[in-house]
Amino acid sequence: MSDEQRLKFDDPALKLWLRILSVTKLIENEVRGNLRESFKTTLPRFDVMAELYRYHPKGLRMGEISQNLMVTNGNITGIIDQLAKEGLAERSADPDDGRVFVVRLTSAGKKRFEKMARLHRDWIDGLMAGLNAEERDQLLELLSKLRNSLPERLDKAHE
Amino acid sequence: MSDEQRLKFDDPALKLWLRILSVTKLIENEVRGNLRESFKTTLPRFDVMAELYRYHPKGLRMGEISQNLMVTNGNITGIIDQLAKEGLAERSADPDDGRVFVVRLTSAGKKRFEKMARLHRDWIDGLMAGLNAEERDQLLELLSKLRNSLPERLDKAHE
DNA sequence: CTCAATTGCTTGACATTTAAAATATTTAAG
DNA sequence: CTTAAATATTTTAAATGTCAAGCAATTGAG
Repeated sequence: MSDEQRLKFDDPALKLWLRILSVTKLIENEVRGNLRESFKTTLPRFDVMAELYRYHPKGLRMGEISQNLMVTNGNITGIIDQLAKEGLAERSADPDDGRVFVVRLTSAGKKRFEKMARLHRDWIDGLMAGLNAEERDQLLELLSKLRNSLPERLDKAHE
Repeated sequence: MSDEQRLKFDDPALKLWLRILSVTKLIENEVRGNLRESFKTTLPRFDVMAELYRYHPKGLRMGEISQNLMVTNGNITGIIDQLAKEGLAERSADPDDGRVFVVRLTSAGKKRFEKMARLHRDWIDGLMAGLNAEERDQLLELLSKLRNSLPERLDKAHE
């Protein structure tokens, strides 16, 4: 009983998960601050624009965006509303399916994103510079293995 | 020009960062759903309780909680308000410094957390089961190296 | 065809989060 | 002592997020 009484935090899997979380938060917060200072924009908006940029000019359905970014549907509705109001993205009806909206960046949106993306890439390069190429590859490999081992059900995006 | 014109996403550091993010989100969403289904609670509440549990019985200041969890101050105020209302945590004034509140789990809070933590640990064990012990250690090692290489300024928590 | 089930998206209620301003207390310089 | 600066927390406003319910369009079993 006395060993079960006091919960420990030294389960190796748990420790690994907490380490993943802390690295993620540290970098995420840094990027969030940089986006705000350099471009007066937010991380979620940047993420959506990146997703749209990657798939322009074909565009993406609302549902594809939320699936790929792993957030809920209603969330994306609001962010696209904003981007649309700012003239950075636009919805267009799908001629084959009346329920679907296809979202694309406007040319202003593309131009804006390209400006942000170059700096963003530099930030990430800088933050990852503590690992050499081999370590980076190893880390990527291990994370890929972990991701691919997760229950299929979790991974609706896939890539 | 033609190579710069069309932005690429294949920068190795960027690819690694996106992989870290996707693994994090997949696991986080799974845990969030499990907490809701099994305990009708939320991930942020669980995180705060875990942090408090780890440091009971000494308790933590509001600011220590937000620093350790890497979220903003105002955020924690609301969550502690909730936990206090539910009788799971309590604030007490610091006799030496009138600005400070020290927060502790109540015994009900401790008991509740222990119940959740065991299941939570099992979920994480399950989600990490795709890696063997050696891979897990390697991954932890690489993430630690990455975290320690990040600018000091980012890491106010430290552990 | 017909209609129940499914799908894609939006809406609404509410919780979380950040960022910045406000409040209260302590510290420290003079 | 006085008072400006620093610190700890809360409050506020705006954005983001989940979840569930709702609506409209499509699908598919009969």
